[in-house]
Parts: sequence; structure tokens; C-alpha cells
Amino acid sequence: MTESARSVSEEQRRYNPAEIEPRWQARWDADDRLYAAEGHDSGKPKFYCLEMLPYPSGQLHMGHVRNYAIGDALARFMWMRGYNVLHPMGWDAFGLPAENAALKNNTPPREWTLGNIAAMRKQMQRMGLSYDWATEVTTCLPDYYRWNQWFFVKMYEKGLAYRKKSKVNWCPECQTVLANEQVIDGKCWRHEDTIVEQRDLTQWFLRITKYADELLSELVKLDGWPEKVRTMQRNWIGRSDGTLVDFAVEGGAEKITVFTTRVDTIFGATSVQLAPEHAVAKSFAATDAVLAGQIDEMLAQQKAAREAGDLGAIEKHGVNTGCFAVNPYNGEKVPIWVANYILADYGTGAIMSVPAHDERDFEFAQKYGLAVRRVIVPKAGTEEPLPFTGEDDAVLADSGQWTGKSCVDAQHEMATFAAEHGFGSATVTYRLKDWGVSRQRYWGTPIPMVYCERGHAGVEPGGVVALPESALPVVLPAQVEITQQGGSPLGRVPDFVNTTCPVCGGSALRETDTMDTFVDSSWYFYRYTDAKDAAAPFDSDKANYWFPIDQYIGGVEHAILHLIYSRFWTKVMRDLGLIRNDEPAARLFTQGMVIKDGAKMSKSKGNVVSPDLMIERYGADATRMYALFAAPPDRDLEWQEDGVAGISRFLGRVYRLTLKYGVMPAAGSETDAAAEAALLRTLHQTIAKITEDFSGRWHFNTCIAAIMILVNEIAAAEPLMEAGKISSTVTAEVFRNLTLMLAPFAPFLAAELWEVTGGKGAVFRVAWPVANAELAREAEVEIPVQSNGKLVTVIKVPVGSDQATIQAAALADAKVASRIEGKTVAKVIVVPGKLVNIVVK
RNA sequence: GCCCGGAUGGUGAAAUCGGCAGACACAGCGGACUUAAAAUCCGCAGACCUUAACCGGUCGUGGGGGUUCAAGUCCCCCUCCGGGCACCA
Repeated sequence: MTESARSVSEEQRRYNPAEIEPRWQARWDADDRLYAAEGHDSGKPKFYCLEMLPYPSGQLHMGHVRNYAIGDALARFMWMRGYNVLHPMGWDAFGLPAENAALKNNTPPREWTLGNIAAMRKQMQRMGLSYDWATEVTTCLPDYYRWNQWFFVKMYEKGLAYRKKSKVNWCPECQTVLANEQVIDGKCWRHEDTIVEQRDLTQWFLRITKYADELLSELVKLDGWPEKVRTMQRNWIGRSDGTLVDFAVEGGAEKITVFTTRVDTIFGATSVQLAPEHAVAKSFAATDAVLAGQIDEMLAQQKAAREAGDLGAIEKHGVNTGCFAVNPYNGEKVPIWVANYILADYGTGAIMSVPAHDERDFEFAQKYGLAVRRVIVPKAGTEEPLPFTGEDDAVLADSGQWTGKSCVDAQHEMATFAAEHGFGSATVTYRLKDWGVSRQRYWGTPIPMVYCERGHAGVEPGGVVALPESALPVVLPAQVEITQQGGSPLGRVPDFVNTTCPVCGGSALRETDTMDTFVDSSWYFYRYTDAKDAAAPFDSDKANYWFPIDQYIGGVEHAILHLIYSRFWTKVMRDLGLIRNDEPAARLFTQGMVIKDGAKMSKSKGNVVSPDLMIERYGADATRMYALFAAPPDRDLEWQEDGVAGISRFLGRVYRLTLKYGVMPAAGSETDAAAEAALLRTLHQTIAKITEDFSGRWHFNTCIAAIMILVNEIAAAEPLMEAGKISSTVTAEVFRNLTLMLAPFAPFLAAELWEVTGGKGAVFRVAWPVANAELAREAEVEIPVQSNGKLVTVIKVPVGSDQATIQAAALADAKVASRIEGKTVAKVIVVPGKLVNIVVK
């Protein structure tokens, strides 16, 4: 470096991200190995860092920016820590918006989607995100979705995919069926104002309930997941342990099976309540026109309430059928009612009503004057008002041979008794329902099934035939007219629909529904490990090396959609022998929302801030760094443009100082050893803080604050550096490590400064600095001195001073002396290194 | 109704184990530089009382109580905000 390099003009020292960032971006884009992961044999520990893949809407929003800024900082940090990092990105590219866009602008969905992907990929590159684009996954392309079809067939063969007619959720806006997980408060997850209708349709389902128990029990092992997400999944799965009990219908061959979690209260049952849809209710109605009318009225009322979006508003009511059921435990006859609050699709659609020990039953019994019979009493013998629902420290009364038993013991014994006498059994009920995956839409994965028209051995006419692997992929036809008329668009493409049966060669019709797009995102992260595989969804050895994902980062809105489906898919793949891991991700992080003026950014509120605009004004580094600085990552972040400007100013300071003193420091004869030690002390304290934070708390806001403190201190030492009082060894160490610490947060600037200060190679592959505890150590520590808990003064003592020394120093202080003068010192509390509190009277 | 979060200056926030509340920023105010402005740099800054000023004092982490030498942090009760589940038997 020559003297001329030192005399760079002020103008050249001005931080100009608009010049620096595109220059580096071009260099990075040209190097397709820059962010590539290494193989199993790299000798390094692996780290799979993953952010949830976006829907290619065509525009990154601030939520994406925040999500990717977090993941990118982590990936770069782990590279610098010597890990073999997999950091991929892809596109959740099927879905309804492409069809809507097609309707609106007459652009084919594929063209629209691929155009959006290209635009968003460019935005991501502009952000400086460290993705390995060689492993990019695009779910709407046949080389990906063919494996959706392959999995579907495998699941069909295993009985995990099946077709049935049932009540399903229909969104009139989407013109398709939705899964239960996609219905929120009776409304569509994509159309918050659209009430979901119930329709009877034949649909394909995936048997997620087969894994309900494992999905639930393994939640306790996911200690790297937020408790909130685990709780939400636990609630969603909704396991309920209970007993099935058969009540014989008096004077008929029918029986009513009820589900109860409190079989111990069954001697207090004074009626049986049926859902209006219940088969026994229907059979009574067949011979009772009045009852039939009342049941129809209930169903009509439910339908109306659902359409009004307010199911909770229906008042509970019921009708007495006039028939009786027999309680198998005591032979007692109880009336059978039909009630509008009994859910047909939970448990068995029938309950026993025990008014004395259930709040709802009590309320219902009061309304209709049904008998209330107490059969549970507190162990303590105290009189509890009814309804008494407690089961701990309570025992049975007037309950035959179980009288005096504890509730919990009785529940087990009575279930066993039922099983022994053939009228019931212990059982488990889940709220979770099988995953309905059929969609009456075009832009999705075709379901790889045909219906053989004539039928053949084992398949009746019109029966289901799964396509063999050789017939895959079933490619989505390109020329499809998208209209708003009902039914699957593929059904209007004769070339697609009409095919031949792969078994008998006769004519066959294709399934015209496509798969829920949540299928695509249920296993995409496995594909990243082997994105170009044409013979399999992925190579098992590769997946077993990389899985589980070490850190998954995304929004909490997927807590029960994507995150439960992908856990299910992982378990299915494990049982197919493709992978060894039971769970997809060891650690999950859900970042907070980005808000503006106190509200979530949305077009309708007009408070959307465009990342492009921020990058244009302040650069990608400042935009990303602000997203990490303004709040800890798990909290909501209020976007304030002035804050971005502040970060930009800060980066400008770093740039100016580094160019001035980091490139070629001024030479001087006498150095200031104390000032040098102080600089190095702050430097090493900063390294220690950031290193520790990355491995645990992820409070990047305080990491960046720590870097600011270091830079403020460097700036304060500017006169000393100018005068040559800080040796070049020290400035070199300070600026080198400052640059390395900036690399995860502001990669463009770090790359630039690394190069201009003579660093070799990519700054992201340089070893992360190691804090030197000796250099970081403070010589003295400030100890606040309190009197009765109120601050009096602050004294300085050498680090490591013992209690006696600190106490002596505190009592020797003039301010302290005047404060305690004339008072009695009752006690002196000394916490070494922390504080002194003198208790006086 | 049940289950999770959260509430700290004008604003975003910090205080990781019970030990100086408000680090670091933003906005603001004052100053330097400049013909001027921008940019940059330096300084002030929780509220209230007192003072000419310094000094000094009181209050202060949603509200009320408690434990403790000491509470934003622990315990009890309550309010408000956000999220999840909910005629689930």
C-alpha cells in the first residue's frame, strides 16, 4: 500500500451502497459454488439452515426480508464457525393466485408463476442472501410434483390415501374444497370474509389420524420448538381418553354407543342425547313424522347459523323421542333425546347426560326438567354445589360395586368391566381429522389415479386404479381454459380425462382433482438435499446425512398447517424406509410479524413498505440490518424508515473509519498503551457477546448494539489514531475483527471492507474470531453503593476484590460517610462484583 | 370458558442468575463546520419538585397487595392488548 492509498479523498470514502452492493452481487452471482454445501466427507459438522419457502407472488414483502435476514445471518455465522452448511431456497409455486392472475390478465398460470419466481430470485440476490441456487426447488414443475404423485401412490398402497364421501368444507370464493386446517372460525384461510359451506362430496383423504398418537407424544421431544407451537399442535390433535359404552334401545335391536371421558359418573346418567344426524335418531324419525320435522328443523337451523358465521349463537335445545335406552351398568331405563348441540362427527355422535357432574348437561336438565342425580362426592365429605365436575380427591356414591372408589380408579375398572361384559371398551378420541387433499382446481399436482370404466379382476366398473411408477408423472396439461364455473378445470380437458386403464388396457377416466398445495410443502426440504434426482424423490444417504433440519425459521401462521403436515409426511417416509429421522426439524424458530403504524402490513390498510424501495434508498445491508436491530426476532417489529436511515449512517461511519484507519494506519512513535488496551477490551467483549448470542438467545438487536458501542469507541479514539498513538497491530486487529463480525449482518459491506483492507478470499469463509478472555477482562469494576436500597454513589474497585476490601472501600467513601452519619449500621450486604447495600436505622 | 404470549421514556427497545431501570438507536433540542443548506461531528435529554445556576430531593417498568437488605425480574389478586382452542361429551 502506498501513501497515495492513504490519501483517498473524502468523496471516495463516502459510503455508497448503490455502488458497492451491485458490484458484489455480480461477483457472487457469477460464482455458483460460493454457497454450495460440501459432501458427507467434508470432515466438518453439518448444519442445515432453512427458511420456509415463499409463495411466488412476484414481490418480496418485509416479512420475507425479516425471515431471510435471520436465516442468512445464521447460515453465514455457521460457515464462519467451520460448519458444512446447507442453505437452500425454493418456491411453493402451485396455488390459486396463479389461476386468479390467469383470469385477470389472460396469462397462463405457469408463465405467470415462473415470471414471478425469476423476479423474486433477483430480489433475493439483490438482498445478498446466501442461497445455493443449484439446489433450487420449484414445486410446480413436473420433476418435483411427479414425486408428490409417487408418494400418493405409495400411500394408497399402504392404505394411507383413500377416497370417501363425506361432509367437506367448500369455499365458494376458491371454488374448491378445503382441509379442516384451512378453515379458521368457519371462514376460508385465504378469504377471511368468506363463510365456508358444508358439502357432501367424494374426496381423497390422507390418513394423518393413523399418526395422531405419535404426532402428539413426540411433541414433548421437540424441545427445540417454541412451546406455543407445541401447545397449538397439542390442542389441534385434541386427544381425549375415554370409554365407549353401548346402551341398548328398549324394544329394538339397535344400540346407541356413547363416548364419555367420565364413565365413573354413569350411575348419574339420566338421559341419552343424540346428534340430529345420528342413525338411531333417523330410524326413530322414519316412524315419527313430528320428530322427523323437529330434526329437520335443527339441521336447517345449524345450516343457517353456519352460513351466518355464528354457530355459537344457537341456543341449546332438544326433543324427547319418547324412546328409552338401557344403562348397561345398572339396567336403568333412561329417555333418549335428540339435541342440537351434539356433534355428529366427534366421538360417536351420542352422549350420556349426567346433569349432576357436567355443566352443560346440568344446564340442559334444568331447561327440560330432567332428573339430576349426584353420584360423585368429595373425599373430604364436604357438600359441593351441583354441578360438581371435580374428579381429583373425589369418590363415587350410589354407584353399585364401585361406590367409594376414587374417580380415576373407577374409570379404569369400569372400562375393563364393560370390555369383559361385551358392552364397551376404553378408547381414545382425537379432534384431528384425516387430511382432505382433493382440490377442484387446475394449478396443482394431478392426483395420479384413474377410474377403470369397465372394471377388471378386483376392480368394479368405475373403480379406482393407481397409476404405476412408469406412468408418472401425470403432467398437468398446458392448454386449459380457466373459468369461474364450478368443477375441476381438468374435467373440461377431454385429452386429459380420457385415458386407458394401466391394468386392463380398457378405457378409463382420470381423476380431475389436484392436490392441496400443502402436499408440496410437506417434504420439499428433503428434495433440497438431492434436487436433481430423476430416479427418486431424493437419495436416502444424502437425506440421512442432512436431516433433521438443524434450524427451521418461519412465521407462526404455519404452526398447525404446514408444520403438522410435514411432521406427518416425515413419519410416512420413515415408515417407507426412505429416511431414519422421526421428525423433520430439531429446532424451530417463529419470527414475529413486521408491522407498520401498529398494524400488520396489508394492501387494504395501505401501510405496506416495499423492500425494493428501502434497498434503493438505503441499500440491502441497511435494510436487513434494521430488520434485525429494531426488535428481538421473536417479537413483532414496527417498521420505521428513520431507523433504516440510522443504520445506513452507522454503516457509513464503519466504512469511513475502516478506509481511513484500517487500510494503512498513520505511523507514530509513541503509542498510548491504555487506549490500545481499552479498544482491544471492547473488541473482545463484543466478540464474546455475539458468539454467545448466536448459539442461544438470538437477540441480534443487542448484538448489533454491541457492534455500535465498539464503533463508537473506535470513533472516540480517532484523534489518537490520527496522531499515530494506536499501533498498526492494534488497528489491524480491531478493523479486521469488526469486518468479520459485520459479515453475518451486512454481507456486502463486510465483503468490500475485507477486500480493501487486504483480506484474502470470501469473508464468509474466514474463521469467526475467538474472544480472548484475558484481553476482554476489565481491570476495575464499578460497584454501586446503596443505603437502604437507594443509590448513594458508585465506587471503583479492582476486579476480583473480596468482600472485606469492597466493604472497606465503600465505608471509606465520603458520600457514604455523610449519608450514614449519626445512624446505626445494622447490616452491610456486599455482593462481590455487583453492589454494596448498607442497612442503617 | 380454558391454554399460551405481552404491557418499561415522545418512539423501537436494553437490563441473560433478585443487585445502578432506560444500554443501543430513532425522533427532538442545543452547538461546531458552511455564504447557506445537505452531509458530518460534538453535546443535552424519564417525570416532577427545588435552585439564578450548580447542588439536592421525590416519584417512576399496566394497577393493587406481598416476600426480600434489595423486585421490571419471585408470589397472590386484578385490568388491558395479541394469539390459539372451544356446545369436543
